[in-house]
Amino acid sequence: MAKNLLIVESPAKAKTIEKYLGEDFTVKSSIGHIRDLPEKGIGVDIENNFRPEYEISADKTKVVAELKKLAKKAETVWLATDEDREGEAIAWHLLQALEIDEKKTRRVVYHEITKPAILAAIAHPRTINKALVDAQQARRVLDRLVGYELSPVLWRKVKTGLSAGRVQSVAVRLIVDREREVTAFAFSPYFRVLGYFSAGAAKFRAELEKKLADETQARDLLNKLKGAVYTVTNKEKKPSRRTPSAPFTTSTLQQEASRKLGYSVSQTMRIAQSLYEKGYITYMRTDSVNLSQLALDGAKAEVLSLYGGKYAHTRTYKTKSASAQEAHEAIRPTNFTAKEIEGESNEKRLYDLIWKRTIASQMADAEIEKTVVTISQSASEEKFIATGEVTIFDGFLKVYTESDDETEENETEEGHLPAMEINQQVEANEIKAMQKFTLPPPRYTEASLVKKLEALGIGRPSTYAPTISTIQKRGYIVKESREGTERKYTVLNLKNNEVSTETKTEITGAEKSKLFPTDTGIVVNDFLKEHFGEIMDFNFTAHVEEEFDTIAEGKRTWTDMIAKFYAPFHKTVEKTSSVETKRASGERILGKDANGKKVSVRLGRFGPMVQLGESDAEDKPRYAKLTAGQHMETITLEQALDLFRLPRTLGNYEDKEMTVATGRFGPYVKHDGKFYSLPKQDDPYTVQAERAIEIIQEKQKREKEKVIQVFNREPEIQILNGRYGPYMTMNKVNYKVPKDKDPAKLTLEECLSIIEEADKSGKPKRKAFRPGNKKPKGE
DNA sequence: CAGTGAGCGAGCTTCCGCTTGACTT
Repeated sequence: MAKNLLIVESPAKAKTIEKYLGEDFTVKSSIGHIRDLPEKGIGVDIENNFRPEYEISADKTKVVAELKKLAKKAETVWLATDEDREGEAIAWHLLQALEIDEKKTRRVVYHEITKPAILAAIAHPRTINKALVDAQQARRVLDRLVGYELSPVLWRKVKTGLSAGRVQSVAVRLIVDREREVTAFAFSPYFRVLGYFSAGAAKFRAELEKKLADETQARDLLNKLKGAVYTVTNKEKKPSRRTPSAPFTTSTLQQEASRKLGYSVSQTMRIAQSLYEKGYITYMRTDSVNLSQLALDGAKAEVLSLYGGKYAHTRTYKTKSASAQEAHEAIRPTNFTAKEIEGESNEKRLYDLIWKRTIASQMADAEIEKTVVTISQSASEEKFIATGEVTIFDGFLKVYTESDDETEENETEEGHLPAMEINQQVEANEIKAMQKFTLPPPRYTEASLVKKLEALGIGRPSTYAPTISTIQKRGYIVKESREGTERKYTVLNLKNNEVSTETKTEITGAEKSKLFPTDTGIVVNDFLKEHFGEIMDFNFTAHVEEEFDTIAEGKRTWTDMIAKFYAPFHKTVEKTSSVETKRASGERILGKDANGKKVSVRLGRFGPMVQLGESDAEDKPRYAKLTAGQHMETITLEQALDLFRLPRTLGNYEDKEMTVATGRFGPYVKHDGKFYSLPKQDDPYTVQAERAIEIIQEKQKREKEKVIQVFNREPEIQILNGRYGPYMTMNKVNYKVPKDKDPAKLTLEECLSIIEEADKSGKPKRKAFRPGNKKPKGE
């Protein structure tokens, strides 16, 4: 039995550290927090100075029991959790939950998992920093009070099951605000003028310095330029440098993996977790850009051996984020000589990105020479500018270029310019004036939302991905692609002394995998903003973080801070949930129908709906759901009235009535209690009985082909043809048909024994396949 | 999975941050 027990947070970390320490050490992990407030109830004794009612988390009872046993036997227990607010709290909870004598515990900290760092930590133990723990308790209790008092207000005043919190509600607000900016955006047109020139045999492009306001101005200029003479009047060479980006943090890794590899935030984290567990990279949840000395040396050696001394440049980076707690290193390869790794292609690609980014961060600047040539013309004062860029020394660009969120409108590709001298005349082959439109701010992607949250100091590396999935699960936002609309634009062209006009069309407003608010998200956001402005303020987290810091410095008692926050907050909660506050439904009156009945749209118990007529009127109002693609803020009176044209009755088929309507999954025909989706080309408002019968018959034919075998004696069991081949189903649970059996010839007895075997194996059954849970193959 | 939109009024829902686990006809 080892004399020493050292406890860290992550099992993978425990394995690594165990190798660094000798036989005298057993290294175990707590697997994160072990105690927390209870899930049910507020869990804070408000009357009793906000005393938290901690309990061992349900999924940690086993770990705690094991650690307790080991701690009892050990001579010394080393609490080696992270050196940040949460890590300090975990150490403190361990001390209490394991019931160890404080005298035989030591608190140790390190910022990197390297042998020298671990040994140095062991050599310099300290005690638990209670002030830091208190700052964590303040954070925890504040989040609980806000989340668990605000959410019930939403259940009463908006819709049951909703949630609100310090982080998620602001994340939703960002998306709602942005959506409104985009929809309110007024596109203003302007003209951009491009000249296509020749200098001797070489061709190049230059742009008019000034943008023109309208078509008249553009036409005037082009007419004036007929027969103009173009002369080079200035030429400047500007040397410039480019510096590599810092190594990855969680947030920057998520952004780059999204831009370069198209991964979602959670996908990136899943892959990174796997790379970390296999020992290929350092810890993936970090806000630090710091590299250990070991890493700096390793990267340098690799740059030297691959590219030579000219390319090596050791750099250290400082974090820009004020909220950073820097308990870990940046995300980097553990071994720089491994340029490639074994694994799935996703893993290889993400590793490659991490390797390149880290190596590039330790390489020389790129040296670039920019050339700017000014071309004047004889017809007016307006000048054309041509820019060229030549790389003198590629430096880190040999390995890595960071990509950019704003990739659109980068039409001025900068390249090599031909050699030109001042006073040289150049020839214009063509001058084009193209109509352009100003752009609204871009909608958020998952990754750009993370970037924004980090900049505001909201959320932590471990919560970015879960936060995004929470606000999706609550139905506040959706990630989707939307088709754009066509827009006409004008191009004027001056060629061979003639100006021609052309009208072209382009697609505008198309979005791919962007975040949009739902109607629920908008109503909840507006409600919270109206009543809880303080919490919805983008600076709320920053303010409370400042207070947590003063608690951590020992200058303030955590319960005082909470008390001061809670009193007015709770008062607002009471007032807002009382009967005096009206339910929030986001109701809009759209107008009146032909009979003068009121038409309105609002958020009902089951989602967005339109209402025709009033509830206190003689005849009851009619209701209809909004269909996919319709939104409460943008639906028109005409669109709303259209919704009441459904359901339509189409007549009978086999003595049963057919009706057509639109549901959650689009238009459908209903017949004899069954639903038949309308194909895209059919319009629910005009489709006729004949066509509906066709649709019903087609589906019935497909259903028939799906069935391989049924048994008269046991109608619950069916052998069916599915997406993944033949399978068996009983009482909505599915079973595999053994590969060596012919599904068409299985007997009922064989089926029953297969089902019995499968049930005995004890694996939990799923009623349906859940996508997104696929286990990576190859293991 | 394609209804419902209010009164009956049980019992439920919810936060953020630390960590990994699971398992598919």
